[in-house]
Amino acid sequence: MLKTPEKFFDISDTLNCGQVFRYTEKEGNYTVISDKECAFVGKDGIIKSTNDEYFYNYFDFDRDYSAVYSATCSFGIEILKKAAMYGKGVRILNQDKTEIIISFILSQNNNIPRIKGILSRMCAALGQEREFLGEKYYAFPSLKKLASKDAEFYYALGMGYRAPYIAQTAVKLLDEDISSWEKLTTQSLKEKLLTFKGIGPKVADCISLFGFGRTDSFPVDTWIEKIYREDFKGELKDRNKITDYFTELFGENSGFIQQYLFYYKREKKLREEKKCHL
DNA sequence: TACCAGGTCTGAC
DNA sequence: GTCAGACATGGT
Repeated sequence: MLKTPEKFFDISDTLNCGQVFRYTEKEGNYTVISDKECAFVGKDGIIKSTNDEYFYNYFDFDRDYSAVYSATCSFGIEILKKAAMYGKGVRILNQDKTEIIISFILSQNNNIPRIKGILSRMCAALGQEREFLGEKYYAFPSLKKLASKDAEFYYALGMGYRAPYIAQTAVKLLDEDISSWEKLTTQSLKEKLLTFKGIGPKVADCISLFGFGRTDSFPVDTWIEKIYREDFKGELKDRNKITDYFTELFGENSGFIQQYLFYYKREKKLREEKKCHL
């Protein structure tokens, strides 16, 4: 049994900030699935799981997030303070590498609710059925299983034009020793990832950050681009250059700050939309 | 209805 | 090297 830290951890912030897609919420309790493992995070702060050691690492419990938080505020940039304050319960999860690669290929030009649906259907179709606390769940499919299906199969799961990317990537990954990529520098890792069809600069940065713990990565998507223009008054158009601008500014804290900013900007819009409907 | 979503690929200059 | 257009699908 694990217990959630009292400070700088909020399960809702951490799961809803867009880094992870396989979780459900019910009355303030969360169920998270990662690779073959499953965890139940109760609103009382108790974590029951199939593998405590796995989830201790998964939730990044060893890291001092007060240092991350103060480093973020120390830049003296107003929106950083607001974003860090708003998302101070966010942690960067240490997720399964294969799962992250597949998930973020699906994320391109797509929205989060739909990505969740596709992954959920894919795991139900190909993942091993397991059980935890009397509820069944599906493990993330093995590479071998993923590689055994063709684009048409993935098309039928609703992946759209990304279907062939998934089929090809699974086959190509079978020939690779993904865990050995840990030795690569962040730059070489990114170059390696860019050789896969369907992985561009933004998805490569997400994979580096969420799958390989490279916190010197700063993915630039539509939301971050908005922040860059509106809040940093930036004029660059090339997303690669915007990434360079932020990583040079934030260094090893780039990934954390990116999540604070993304979560803050996106949630702000969602909240405003909700208000309109009331 | 039209536009947007954690973009990338392709082909034309 | 840069840039426009295409791309599946579901939500608003």
